[in-house]
Amino acid sequence: MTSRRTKSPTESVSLRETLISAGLEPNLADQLDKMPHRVVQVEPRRPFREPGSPRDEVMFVRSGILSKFKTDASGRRQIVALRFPGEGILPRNGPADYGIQAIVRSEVMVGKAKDFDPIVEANPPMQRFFWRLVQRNEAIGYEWLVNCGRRDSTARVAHLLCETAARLRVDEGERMQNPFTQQQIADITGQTSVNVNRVLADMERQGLIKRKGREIEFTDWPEMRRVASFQPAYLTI
Amino acid sequence: MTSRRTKSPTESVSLRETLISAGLEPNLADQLDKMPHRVVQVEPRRPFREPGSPRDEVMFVRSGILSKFKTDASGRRQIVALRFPGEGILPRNGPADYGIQAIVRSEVMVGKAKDFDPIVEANPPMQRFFWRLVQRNEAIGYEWLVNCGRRDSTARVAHLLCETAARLRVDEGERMQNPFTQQQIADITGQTSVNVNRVLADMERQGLIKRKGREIEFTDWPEMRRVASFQPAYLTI
DNA sequence: CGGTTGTTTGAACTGATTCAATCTGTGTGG
DNA sequence: CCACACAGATTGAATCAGTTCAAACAACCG
Repeated sequence: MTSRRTKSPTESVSLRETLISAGLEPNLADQLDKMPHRVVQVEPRRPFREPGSPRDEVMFVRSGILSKFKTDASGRRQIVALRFPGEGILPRNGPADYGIQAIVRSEVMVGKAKDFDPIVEANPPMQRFFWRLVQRNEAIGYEWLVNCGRRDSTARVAHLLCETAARLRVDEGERMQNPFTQQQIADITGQTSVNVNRVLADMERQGLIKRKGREIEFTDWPEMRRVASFQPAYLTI
Repeated sequence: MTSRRTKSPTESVSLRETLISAGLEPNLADQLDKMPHRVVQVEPRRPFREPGSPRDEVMFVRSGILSKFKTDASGRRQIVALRFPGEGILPRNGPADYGIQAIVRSEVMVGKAKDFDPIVEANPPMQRFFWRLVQRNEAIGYEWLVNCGRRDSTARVAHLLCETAARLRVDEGERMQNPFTQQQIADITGQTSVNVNRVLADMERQGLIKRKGREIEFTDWPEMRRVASFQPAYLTI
């Protein structure tokens, strides 16, 4: 599996650490860490939460990547959001119309809304923290809409790769263990896996990336950013 | 202008009324109504808030429609969210990467974040209200992603029209004053105005709608919903 | 009336999908 | 160690949806 590589996205750290590195103050992170919860191993591309199921849970990703997805009437899947380590999925009233699946094998902390909500409600700084996270997710969603609506297929894939590198905190020029199958890239960027394949091959031909299996090396990061028109400001609230 | 028709989307009601009809309890609506604010007339397609400007304001739409938009590197515009009467745009820390423009002439209540934030922070029921609104906006954003990523151009336009009718509370079979220019529909659905024109003409030819100027009549609502694969559940949290 | 904004139409072109087949890598059981 | 199964990646050919460019037309307004 992909879970035992150095610097892999699926490397496991404590929730406390991941939350702190997401910007939460240590004493608040402790409170969440002490909340009753269990840690679940989620296998990729297996149903984890179905669309329409109730969402009286909080989830935080400890390692790996979760995706929220919806399915069109014709059965075509669209991934509408990703959650990287330290990020979470907050509870909502009533069922959610999206399902949840893992992109790669993931460790997820799952707690109950009734344990989570009071902690947040009693705690203005924590409210502000989650408020910021929600705004960041909103900004990412808007950027994805621009991606799907206005960029050509190469730029869409390039943008996803840039965003992923940024969210995984891969340093410029460093190699990245690409967590996505080509089908998943297609499901995120609104294309077919066939075309994603061609786009990736093109990008390699043009010297933007090198590929070894799933591993991707950005051989021309500035050009990559340009092709993707990637402005990472939206990721840092 | 379009602002003096009966049952027009731009019909003006008090903010208190619009918030109450959006689900806020009357006493809470009063508090927001009494907050220091000014009411601004916003002309369509004129710059109102530029991308990158600070967002230390709350806005509530009293009449008309506001849009959030982003612009791609190549200058193509994508509208990423709409705000109908009773809906609002909440303040955020730091600048927003989206701009704001009106779709039609709109009346907007504008208040300061420093007046708004304390009211909400001191008021758990109001927190919950805004939390629900944010979740609804999130759900709409996800639906838009499915729209742009997975549906063909006809379904995209049809879905937008269905959603708009629902958010304007137009009754089934009733006529709707379509608030959008074809260019705006293109900016929302990620197409060109040329293609939107053809799609609308097609839909009329197929007997889904009738058009008189900007007015649209849904002559076959069930079929329209089917074509759009429109499931309005996501609009009602 | 002239200026502006929005709609409509045509023709040529391009990018992406679809369908189908093949290839590759990895893990599993005999 | 080999045979097999399976998931994912790759390629080709035909087709089609949507864009682009350009031009004409309509409505409205000061």
